[in-house]
Amino acid sequence: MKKKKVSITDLAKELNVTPSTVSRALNGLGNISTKRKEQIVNLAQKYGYRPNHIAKSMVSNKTFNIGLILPEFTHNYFNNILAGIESITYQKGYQLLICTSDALKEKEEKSCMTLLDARVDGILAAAGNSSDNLDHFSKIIDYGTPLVLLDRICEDLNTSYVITNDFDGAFEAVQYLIDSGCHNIVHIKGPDYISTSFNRFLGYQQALKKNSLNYREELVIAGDSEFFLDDVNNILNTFPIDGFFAFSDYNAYEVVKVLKQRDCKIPEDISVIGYADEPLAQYISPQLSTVKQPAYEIGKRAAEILLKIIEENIEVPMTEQLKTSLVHRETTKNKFISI
Amino acid sequence: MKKKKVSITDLAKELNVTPSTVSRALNGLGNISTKRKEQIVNLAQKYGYRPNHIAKSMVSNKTFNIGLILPEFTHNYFNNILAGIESITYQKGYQLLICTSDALKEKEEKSCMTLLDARVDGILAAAGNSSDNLDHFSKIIDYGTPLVLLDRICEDLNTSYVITNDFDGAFEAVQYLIDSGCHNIVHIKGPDYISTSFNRFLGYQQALKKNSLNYREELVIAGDSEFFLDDVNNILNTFPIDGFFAFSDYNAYEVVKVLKQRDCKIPEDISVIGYADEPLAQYISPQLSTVKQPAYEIGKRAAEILLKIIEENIEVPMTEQLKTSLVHRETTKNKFISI
DNA sequence: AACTATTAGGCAAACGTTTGACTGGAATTT
DNA sequence: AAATTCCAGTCAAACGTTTGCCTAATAGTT
Repeated sequence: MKKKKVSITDLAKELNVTPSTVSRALNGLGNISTKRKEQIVNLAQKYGYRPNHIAKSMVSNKTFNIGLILPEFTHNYFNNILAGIESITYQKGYQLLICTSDALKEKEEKSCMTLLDARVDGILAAAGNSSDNLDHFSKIIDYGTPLVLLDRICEDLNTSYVITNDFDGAFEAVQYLIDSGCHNIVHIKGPDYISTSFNRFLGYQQALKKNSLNYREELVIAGDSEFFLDDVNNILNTFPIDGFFAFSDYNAYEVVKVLKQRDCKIPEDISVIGYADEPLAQYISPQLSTVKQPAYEIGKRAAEILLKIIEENIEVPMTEQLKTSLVHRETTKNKFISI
Repeated sequence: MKKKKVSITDLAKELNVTPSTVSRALNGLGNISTKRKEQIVNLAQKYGYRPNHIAKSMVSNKTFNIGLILPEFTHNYFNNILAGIESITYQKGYQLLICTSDALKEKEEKSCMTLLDARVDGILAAAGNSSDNLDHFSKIIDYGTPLVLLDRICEDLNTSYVITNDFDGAFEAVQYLIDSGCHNIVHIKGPDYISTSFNRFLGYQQALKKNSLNYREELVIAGDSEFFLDDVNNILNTFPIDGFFAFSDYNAYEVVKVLKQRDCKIPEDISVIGYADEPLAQYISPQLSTVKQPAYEIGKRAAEILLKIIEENIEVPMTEQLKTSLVHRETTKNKFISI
């Protein structure tokens, strides 16, 4: 049975003073004689008094809670983001209220309302893949609750963002493939309506163009297709492929498996680059070259920005772009040797 | 700037009724004429009225928040636990307040107080590795806040638990090694003061005993030793080792790497079994045989039990033990063929 | 028409805290 | 001695809800 905890009023009664006096004594504000203060503090200590945050929130209109909406927690990327966020919120004395959206718009909407109803001081969210309607996020903005969006830009939403430069990350990866001698590079792409995957796709195209290679639609495969493995095999049967740039490490891993089955030499015959630097990249063999996203940093910066907005009452949205970096492992050739 | 949201009192004023009437109308309780009710509901809708959970909590002494304390969120095991918990709390309308302890007693203690101060309805916690003092958890119990502990049993703490049978899991793994022809089995063990790793150690010993094999202290290596790799090599140089049973998949992975370096045939010469079924087990090559812990289930059951305690006001602690299962992959021989 | 029963809604306290305005008395100044 | 300043602490409202108790008015019964 939940016990009733001792309140300021209880302490006040016992000492025949008013709650306001106790409050002032405990908070070190207002005019209070030293002995009275001591007396109150001692009694509070004796009873193990703990201020009721709920009541505090009522009057201050501040909860010290931050809402967090992420698609899921089973992939490493989001966990590192979470860890990064937590590192900041913990230090600043905020608690995290978390919601998973499963990338479903419906759950995402519900989560927004829940967090708003909980009167969180701010919200951090990574939008799922539901393309169009972002009314629920506008609602947060309308309510005046600070909002920082992670990872994906949503054009219509005038709020703060922390993103990575997907275009550059992809460009760099493809440039690397080209520099190491690849000319027929397949792109495994993600859904177009997600800004991240679309930008990686653009980066791929731009890198080809910059190096006077033709962009060929036939060399692009959808990573979420149910015929993905067939598509990969078909393309290998049809074209003299020498490189893969995949939108995700998971897709890249699938490709590596197919290549191993076909007894291709990696990276001598065919190079592969993934995206995200999920842990599996280090565990598979050959170890996967990939574009590392600074997930922990993303979370950290997003939390920093959100708290800045909250605490300094900043109205103008800020966007911060963090840099990706290419991690060269065993599925790419050393470009300086093989040019 | 955070906007003031419309309150029940605002609605009441506009309609010249009292807040109580509005409250009753909105909650469907009490005596209210249909037209008045309609009128109030419509106005609430018009203004997008949303009840203030904080205020509700004040009067009901219930927050619909559950506190969660986990050591960290960068390992898969805890994320699956989190996902399992979330699946239940979401469905039942509770929010999760999360704290990481980094397995540090100090942070763990602070988290307990924070959650208690936040007046959560219950707490789920996986104790870190700080052996001794568990006063902070007793404090939760003393305050009468329902507590379910995950993963590790803490003898002195009379509360509810959801655990897995580490002893049996280890026993089964070692029995499997023996059945598939191993006689000189090394155990990579975890810290003694954690019940889970100690029980796995006991399971290892017991399995040897049951099969009339001598337990030899020389065949036990501490997985967290800084000389771990040296220890593995030494033991391989000194004894005719044919099997490894590791306290964790990470240690098992290290062992596999050493064995590959030494050109041992896995599993023909030496078998390896890990623990936990982390994703890496499937990604490394050869794929790692391991003892699978039902992390998602653990979280799910723990949340179910906690909510049951909260909602039905149950006083007597319950302990639930979930079953592990041996996953036979490529680092173990098929025992039926090789006996 | 007189009485009872029912209904719609108001009143006020409560949850625990903070905070601006106020007051009685002591201490200080003139 | 009178006037002023200061101090320690009280008062009461406020935050947004809920809820037991009460009352006025209406409806229903003889």
